Amino acid sequence: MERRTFREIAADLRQEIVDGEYPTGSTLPPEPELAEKYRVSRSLVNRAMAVLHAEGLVRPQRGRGTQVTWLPPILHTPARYSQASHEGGGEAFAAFTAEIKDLGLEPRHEIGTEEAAPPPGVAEILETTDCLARHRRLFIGDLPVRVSTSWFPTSIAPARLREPVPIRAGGVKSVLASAGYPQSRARERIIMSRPPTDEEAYRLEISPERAVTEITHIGMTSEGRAVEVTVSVLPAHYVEAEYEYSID
Amino acid sequence: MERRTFREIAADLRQEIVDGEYPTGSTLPPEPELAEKYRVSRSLVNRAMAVLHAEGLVRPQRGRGTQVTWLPPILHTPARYSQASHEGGGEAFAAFTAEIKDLGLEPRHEIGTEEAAPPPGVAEILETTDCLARHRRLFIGDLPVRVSTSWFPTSIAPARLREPVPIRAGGVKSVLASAGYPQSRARERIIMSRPPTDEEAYRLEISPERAVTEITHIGMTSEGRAVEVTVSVLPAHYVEAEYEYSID
DNA sequence: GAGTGGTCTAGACCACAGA
DNA sequence: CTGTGGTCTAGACCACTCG
Repeated sequence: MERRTFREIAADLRQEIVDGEYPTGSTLPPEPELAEKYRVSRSLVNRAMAVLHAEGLVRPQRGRGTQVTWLPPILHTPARYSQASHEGGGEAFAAFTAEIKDLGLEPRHEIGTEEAAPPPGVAEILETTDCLARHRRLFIGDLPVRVSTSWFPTSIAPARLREPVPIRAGGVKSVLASAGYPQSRARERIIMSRPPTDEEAYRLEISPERAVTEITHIGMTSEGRAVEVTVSVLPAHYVEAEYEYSID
Repeated sequence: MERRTFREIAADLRQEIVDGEYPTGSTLPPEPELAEKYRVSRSLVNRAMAVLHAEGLVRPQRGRGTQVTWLPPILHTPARYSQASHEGGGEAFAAFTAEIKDLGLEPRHEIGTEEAAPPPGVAEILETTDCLARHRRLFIGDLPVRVSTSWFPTSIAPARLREPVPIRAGGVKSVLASAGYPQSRARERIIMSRPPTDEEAYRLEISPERAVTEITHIGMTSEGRAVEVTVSVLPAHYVEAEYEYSID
């Protein structure tokens, strides 16, 4: 094995990962060993790892080795699933769960709620700073893949939303509908790729060099009142999206 | 000046760039000079530059120095502008032009056309391999910011679309409408972040480590026939998008 | 030819995980 | 404690641009 540049080494490892020689969840050989295999310095292997890390294929961890984290992207199709199991607005992530289990992996989540003032942009949309926040963090196995916060005006948020437990059977949207705030339109704003904040990097367990995607979902009633804002942040390579709309 | 880590050096330069101390288009001090300023090795400055490059703030060029390429993201709002000047489907990039000129920069574009077989995914959508392709490359100043290819079935493509010149006054959509193929719905599929192909990296003048966003736009008639597919590829940090849709 | 960034090496020290 | 990845240095050579 005589690869010479960090790109070639990265390409070689990338190929072995997608070919399944190093399956997701497994640990790569240590850098000194790879350095010997490719007959290069460890610095170079480390640089190749940085490339694969930025692409989301691996997660190097000091003291523990480099774990393979490759996952196929999750398709975000809000319009198609909006009623039953919309991910950004609702909380019934049945689709997410099913998709992950199909890969033989285990989905998990953490949920926490609090009353707090939302960031200014969200407060402006909801026209209040008096909000209920639902924070979620989704995992695949032990790998965090998404953090999101949903904001609701306290004045309209039913008690059920305050409980830090998953909401099944139609999700948050149906709970709000039962409370008299059915949603009929939604708007989504996407930042395709930006550096994570320090907190996001910590919560997603990624380095500050890994780009994230931010999706802001706004759920509105037929009168145009915004009743829910959800901000989701994901490592950028984990998402694809599909939208459909009519042309006047 | 005594910054110590590559992240701190990158943060420092990033701040100076967004503050306008190094305006877009200007050239940063050479790496040896920055190394002296921060009292670190050139290797470290080089690594900090790699971070800024991945974020899209700078473009290092061997022999020529490191150029500042910071630009605010361009907002992609297909639903809002679909009629007059849709960027993905139409070709009237009036909005693009206006936005750039507001920044005091000069937009440019290259256009080429050919008859060719589209990639399999596109052929499937259009239900033919007999297509007209319009290739575009957009620049801001001397900086390529987008490459895109629009595919039309040869059987329905008016002669005007074969000419490698910009199409004003309503764009490609209105040309197709005049030919009897008015579009009433559109679907867009987004890959938020992926490594560029070698050709994309070459045409966008970016390193293979810079992620790109791919937006596939499908324009359909009211009968659901796809009459136009446009695939756009942009450096990932140059885009934000906004979609609006109704919830059944 | 002088100066630029691109890459690689050899070695060093560090923080951290786990036995 | 050993082994892991994270970082930094000093120096080298290269390919490239420009005068």
